[in-house]
Amino acid sequence: MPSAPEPSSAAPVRVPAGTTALQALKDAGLPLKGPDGAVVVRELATGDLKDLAWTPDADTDVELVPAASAEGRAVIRHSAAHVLAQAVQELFPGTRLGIGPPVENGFYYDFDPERPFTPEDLVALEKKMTEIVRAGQHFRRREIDDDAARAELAHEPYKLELIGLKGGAADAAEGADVEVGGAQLTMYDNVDARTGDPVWTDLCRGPHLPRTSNIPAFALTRSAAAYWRGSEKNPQLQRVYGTAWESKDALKAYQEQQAEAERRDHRKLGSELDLFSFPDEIGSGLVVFHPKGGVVKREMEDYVRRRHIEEGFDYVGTPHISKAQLFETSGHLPYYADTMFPPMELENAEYYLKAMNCPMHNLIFRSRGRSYRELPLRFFEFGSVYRYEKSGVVHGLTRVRGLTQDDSHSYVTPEQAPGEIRHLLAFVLGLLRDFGLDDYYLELSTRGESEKFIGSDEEWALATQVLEEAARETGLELVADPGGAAFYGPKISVQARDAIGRTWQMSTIQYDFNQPARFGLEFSAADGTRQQPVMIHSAKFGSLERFFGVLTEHYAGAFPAWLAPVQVVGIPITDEQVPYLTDVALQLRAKGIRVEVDDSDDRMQKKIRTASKQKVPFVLIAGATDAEAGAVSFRYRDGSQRNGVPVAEAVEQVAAWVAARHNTDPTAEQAQ
RNA sequence: GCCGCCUUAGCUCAGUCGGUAGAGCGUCUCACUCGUAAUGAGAAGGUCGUCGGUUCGAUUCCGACAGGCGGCUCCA
Repeated sequence: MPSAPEPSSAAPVRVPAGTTALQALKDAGLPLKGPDGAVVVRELATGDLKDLAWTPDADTDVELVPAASAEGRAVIRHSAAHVLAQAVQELFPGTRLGIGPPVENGFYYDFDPERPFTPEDLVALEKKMTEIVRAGQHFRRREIDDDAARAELAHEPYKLELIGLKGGAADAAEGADVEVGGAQLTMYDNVDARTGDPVWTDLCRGPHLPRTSNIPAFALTRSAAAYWRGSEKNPQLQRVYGTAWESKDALKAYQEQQAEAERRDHRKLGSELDLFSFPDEIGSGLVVFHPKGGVVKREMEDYVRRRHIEEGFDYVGTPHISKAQLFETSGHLPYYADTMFPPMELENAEYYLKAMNCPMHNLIFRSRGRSYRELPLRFFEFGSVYRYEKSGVVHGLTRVRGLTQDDSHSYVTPEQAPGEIRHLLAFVLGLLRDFGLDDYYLELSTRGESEKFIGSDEEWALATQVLEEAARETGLELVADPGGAAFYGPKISVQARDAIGRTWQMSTIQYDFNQPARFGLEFSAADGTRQQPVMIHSAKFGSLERFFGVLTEHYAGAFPAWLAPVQVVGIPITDEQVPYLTDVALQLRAKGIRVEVDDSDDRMQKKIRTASKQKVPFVLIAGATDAEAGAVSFRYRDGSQRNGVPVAEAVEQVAAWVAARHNTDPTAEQAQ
């Protein structure tokens, strides 16, 4: 993420009655250009952002909102969206306007055109936008009453609909409040810099930059369809996405980050590094792991299984399919039947591929009487689940139809629940750290208005409180996610930031008081009564496949040595050293190291290039000099080298580095 | 599921205004035996995603389907 330094917030400025904010800033000697320059001001009394042309009726204190700030960028992007819409209506007359808000890293504008936009159209639009920006049109605010707006916008059906929604705009559509957020409707006219004639107009709440030429840097990125007001029941509009920044440098930094994300794309690296594929013959969203991907997957599984057992989990196993009744009991089927694979009929019963493991774990719990002495009872497995994801959403390893959950369920007394949640949180954070993800925040997903949430208000309140307390104790940032809970209970999720600053939802911990009741789970308490346990779901990586994808992108395919499919490649200077290196390889293999000797008839430089492209952490080179000395020469992934290392020492170093599970790259310096 | 775009050799991509295709990398063979990111030469490899239509003739035009990409919607 390009991070321009946040400018220090300027001291308040008084705008005298009848003076423009711009003039007041000028008089105060504050910057009006560049990343630190004002794009709008904030009225201190109300917190509202105002155009620089704003002229208060009474003396008013404001502060400068610089271009290089979250709000400043939003204003730039919003203004850029207007320029886009103007360009569209110039090049494609008759195109109807939807909404055009700023979003994270950019903006979009929705249109109802005669025909969808092509990539060539985007090029032409960007050119037209550049012309409009160069022309330096003024954004002029104009208040308007509802009837006048309806008359003026008679040819814009979507805008008319927004006027009708005014006030309730928060529910209208995400982004709609930028058009009709306030009680007073306003129009923004773009007026010609020389003649003062309006050339384009849009219903808009504002605020905007003073002039189109104040947009420092922008680019259009893509076009795609989007449902009007976000509902699939509504017609689809054509959405054009763009990005805009406070400076050309910031735009460039953003574009470079996008390019870096593309280079790290796990789908691309997956085939380049021969890790996995999605054969058409099997079906969309169903992955096969190749031997090299299989190594990474197995290392992940082995480590995660070991850690679970160390943390008091019992490893269990359950089948991939079940009779329908099980998912009716659990309550999943009524909610998720359409995202489960359709049932198979046999022996007068319907069988479903399972989409979740918890019902089966509940049956293990219920397989015999349970005592309070057994609790917390923790079941864990790598459960294969299948979900019929809609065809448009399947995406690499991050959204598949067949996945492996590292799924566990803790059965506890209500009193034990807070302690167990703390235990699980500490465990999952530790696990993520072990894999090199050490920057995260937590999200608390709670019950929403929808009918889907089952259970009493009291139960939800209690469960939410227990989760929230445990989350707060970690000291991590906690973000609220109202309405984001599963139907049966609230959850904490861990959002991890990767090496290039993107966040991924990883682990989830869910407090479930519903399923124990539905399954009639009970245990004998100390006083001899039968009581109902609380069930706590937790997934550490969520899906092994998805975590594989995230790790691939986090490390850009250069996995830490302990996970790397091939940890060492031996490269002989000439064929003469092949037997010598083969012997070194045997010594490494005896230590459990995955090692290959490149005995192809490529030249040695080519072999180094090949090993580099395969992102092998240790390259061991041996020529006649090394062989005579009983040594090898290291070449590390960063290109650094250590020559003439005695074989025994080299083997020990590699083995120690792998055993330590370092997530950083070995280098000549670190190996000293 | 919806909208748009895409599908040519293992990979990345040219190309054919309708007359059955080409490069680079990779693979294989041969020569070379070389000290830290590409040695040279040669060869093999494609029913141009699948099915149907139009046509004397379809990889090319049209349609359906499958798969992929970008979004939307959804995400236990």
